[in-house]
Amino acid sequence: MVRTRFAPSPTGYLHIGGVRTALFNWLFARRHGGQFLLRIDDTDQERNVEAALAPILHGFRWLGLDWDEGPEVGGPYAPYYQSQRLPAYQRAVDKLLAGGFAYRDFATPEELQTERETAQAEKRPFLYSRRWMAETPEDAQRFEREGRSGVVRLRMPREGTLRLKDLVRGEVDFDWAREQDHVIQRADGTCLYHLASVVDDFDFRITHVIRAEEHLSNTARQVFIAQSLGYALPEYAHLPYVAEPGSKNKLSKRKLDKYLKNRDFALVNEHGLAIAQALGLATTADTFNPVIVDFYEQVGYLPDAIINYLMLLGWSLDDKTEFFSRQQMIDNFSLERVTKAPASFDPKKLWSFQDHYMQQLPLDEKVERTLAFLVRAGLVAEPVSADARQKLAGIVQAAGDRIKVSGDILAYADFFFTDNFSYEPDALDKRLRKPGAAELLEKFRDRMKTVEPFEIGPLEAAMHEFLAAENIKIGDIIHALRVAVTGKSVGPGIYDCLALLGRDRCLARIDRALKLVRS
RNA sequence: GGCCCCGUCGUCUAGCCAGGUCUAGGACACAGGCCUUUCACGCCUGCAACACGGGUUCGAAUCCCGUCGGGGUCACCA
Repeated sequence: MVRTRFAPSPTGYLHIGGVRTALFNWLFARRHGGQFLLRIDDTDQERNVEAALAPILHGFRWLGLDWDEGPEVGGPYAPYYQSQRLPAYQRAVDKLLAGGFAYRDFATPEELQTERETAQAEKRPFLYSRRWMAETPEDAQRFEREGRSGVVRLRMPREGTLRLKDLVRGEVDFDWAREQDHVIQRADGTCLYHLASVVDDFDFRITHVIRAEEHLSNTARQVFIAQSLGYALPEYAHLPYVAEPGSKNKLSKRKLDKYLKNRDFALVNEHGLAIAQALGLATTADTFNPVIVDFYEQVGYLPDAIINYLMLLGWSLDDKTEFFSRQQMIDNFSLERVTKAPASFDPKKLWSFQDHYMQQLPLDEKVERTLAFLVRAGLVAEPVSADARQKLAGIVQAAGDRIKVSGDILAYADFFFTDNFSYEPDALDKRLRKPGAAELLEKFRDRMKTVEPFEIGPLEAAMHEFLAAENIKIGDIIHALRVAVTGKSVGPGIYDCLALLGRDRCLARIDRALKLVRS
């Protein structure tokens, strides 16, 4: 039985790199008919774990990465919060102490620092001297009388090597003498990550530890803990980390400023920001940017697009398959085909997956998704009538592939929902204040009065008649017409716009524009 | 700096383990064109990589050695 886990710390947001790691865990578990669980690494957190966790769980749900055990769903080994498992850790610490695999240590941070600096000055690797190690309870009491407080350290082997099989990297060797006597329990009794993680993985029956490469160098000490406790070792697989756009550095949300200098990243960011603004969302660069999953949900990306893109960051099936349904992902995933080199996050490529999935989306679903954005933006009031839905379907269809994310409806179709739209900067000058443009537009306005029915075909026919009669080319009028009616220089086909708007609104809008340029 | 990992187009990658079919394939991006006098889609074309140097071999992107480069990690963080 395969059991994998992802262990987020409650930080308040879901990082795109973390999702990639979680996805591989999820895929591996599903591929082998096993379980995927979520464990909360909150040994370090003080309060508000629930609040900081909510967005993360929400993100997983949104992406369709369901967990079999963990917060909110429980499970046979609950609780899955490290902060609630202290007794288990304490038992492990006691056992380690009793077995001589750990010791109580009373060095002060200053003393440790001095040793460290000395080692550095002598250009030799630092290894704690164990000078303040308490070998007996009497030692401990003596140290305590001196006013020292004790922590528990691992008593690491100081010779030999550990050879480990990593499912992604093959055989990896660790030199025991390079390993520090890591602290596993603080003076206040709280335990540290490595201890907690190993105990949890064992207690939760984790069979495969699939995590990012930065944990590779942690593995030896974790193996030491596990073996000292008599645990059978899980399989390990260390994934290459997700790197910054256009670089090999690890992606981090702290370096947003830098990423914004990347053209593609900036483009995707600005596009999302514009939608957020149209929605009246209060955003800060810290919580709303393309490194964070919530960004994509707010803007109206499709979970399938994100998942598909992420799966291909460091994994491939062959030299051509790009698109995978969830089932195909599950059927084909394997750790053997994970790449060893880091893969940089390319927002434009994600965008292209989004484009693809959006095009595949059935019309009615597209309508539902865009409708939600129109409601949020206050352009459509709830409840939404069947009639309004019908109309929106026409608009969505006319907008077609221009709608890349659901939020794009606000950019391409706001003028359908309000007559009081504003004109794109310079558009009036460029298209309507041109010599003769207003006159031609007015003439066509008159012609529009008699188009019957007021639909795409007849409108187009009327236009062509008009062009012939006036002896002009379509470019001489169409731009002015578009700007007058929609306020924009780009958008759906002009006849679609006219027909969808209806005769009265078109005539009124042309009047409004004409009045503006003539005043 | 020590230790470890990695190195194919700008980016994601196929090929490497089992050397020849690789004048290195696909995708994204980019450039040009067609379509459409908008934008988008679509279609066509183009640009573009085996980090370098030695070996082994009839033959190396593929095997070996070295160099260089990039990154990760060295906590009483997770």
